[in-house]
Amino acid sequence: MRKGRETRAKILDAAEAAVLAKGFGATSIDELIVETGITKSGFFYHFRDKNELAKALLERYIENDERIYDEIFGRARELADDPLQAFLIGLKLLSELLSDLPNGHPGCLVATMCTQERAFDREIREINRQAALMWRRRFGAMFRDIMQVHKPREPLDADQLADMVSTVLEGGIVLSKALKEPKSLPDQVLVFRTFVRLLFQPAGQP
Amino acid sequence: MRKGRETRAKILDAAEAAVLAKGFGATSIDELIVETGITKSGFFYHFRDKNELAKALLERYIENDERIYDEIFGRARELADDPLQAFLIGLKLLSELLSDLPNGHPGCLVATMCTQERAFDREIREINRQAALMWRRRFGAMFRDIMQVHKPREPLDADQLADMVSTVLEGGIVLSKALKEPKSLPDQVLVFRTFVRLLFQPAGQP
DNA sequence: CGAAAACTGTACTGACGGTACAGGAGCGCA
DNA sequence: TGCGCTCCTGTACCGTCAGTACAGTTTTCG
Repeated sequence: MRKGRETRAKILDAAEAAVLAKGFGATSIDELIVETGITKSGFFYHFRDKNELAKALLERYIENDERIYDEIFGRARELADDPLQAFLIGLKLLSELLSDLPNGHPGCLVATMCTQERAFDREIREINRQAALMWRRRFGAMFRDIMQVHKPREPLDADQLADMVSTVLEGGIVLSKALKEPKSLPDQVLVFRTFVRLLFQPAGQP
Repeated sequence: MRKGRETRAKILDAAEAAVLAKGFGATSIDELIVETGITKSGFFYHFRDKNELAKALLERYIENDERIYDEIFGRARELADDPLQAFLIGLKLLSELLSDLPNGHPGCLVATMCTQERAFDREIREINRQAALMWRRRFGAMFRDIMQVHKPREPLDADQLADMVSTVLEGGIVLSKALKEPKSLPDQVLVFRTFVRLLFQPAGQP
């Protein structure tokens, strides 16, 4: 009864490692069943097709992502009362975490699945959309908190600012991969951090 | 003698349309040869393998991309003497151009090929890197020009600012695709534009 | 013990990328 | 006129991969 979930997890572990190493399309089911020590029939007992594997992988990835954000910005919130300071600390922590990844960010699954090298099904696209909306809600709430205390020097929409966080992260991942410079991603986060600081800094202050 | 290039272009046209519609992996050679009215042998006469097709497609895409940037920021430069104003106008024009795409941005090939759903070869990764470096040089020069006239309110590296342009574009594409909101991309460009304006606006000015 | 869950084994299909190779049409040139 | 080159066609074949079908077996839990 429980062994099923174990095997499923083992497949997902092998899949995650392979997908992050060489991409989803280049990861074959045959290779996963060898790794997992299972048969092909066994694989298809757990996943109807490769799309469902992608779905499970994506859901897992997003869950983990959310957990990391909870941790980082929760910790930041403990370190500062002011929501702006907390957010700035959170971005700093995030940048440091991204710097510490030895080979750079392994790549966002949400991005890989919506830059659609392969044709993924509607369910996956919907999960992707929900993930992006969750990011918007999370960071949008933070910006609204900030705006209740600090007047922005320019009128900007909280949701668009929230989207900017996702944009910088996703774009930074793409750029650092294209450039083969892992440092670009944390650097871009810090540039964005400077922009946010600038936006809510009272006029005339250094 | 010249007919070869014609056929090659026809293949690339068919490939570009198909790839932008459903992704590179989902585009089969068989389908391209039907579209082009050529045989499989004919296809492999022009392209050693699918990787070389990707390469040709990518080179074409980047060339076109550069042309668009030349046009937009060239036009912007005509409209304003001040490099900051010119850059801000350029971003506005870019945002408008992105708004006018009926189905949203079709997706950046550089991004699809470095979020590596499939394993692309080194040559392609190098072309990708060169493209990102060209963007950095282009926008880096603009920011250096701006900095010779305007003092930034915060000390930021011109190259990192230049990378931010690529980041916002690539990230915006990913986000607008994930959200299924084409407007997000031009919106993000405008948010970035506000940040740039803020950065070079003299302290104390509204 | 019995039933359901969790597989194994075998055999097969169709799509796809790719190879090999022989040959032919059309064109420019000496 | 014929040689050679570019630009293909045609045919046959291969390995990999996702996926199907389905019968049978082991494992696990109540």
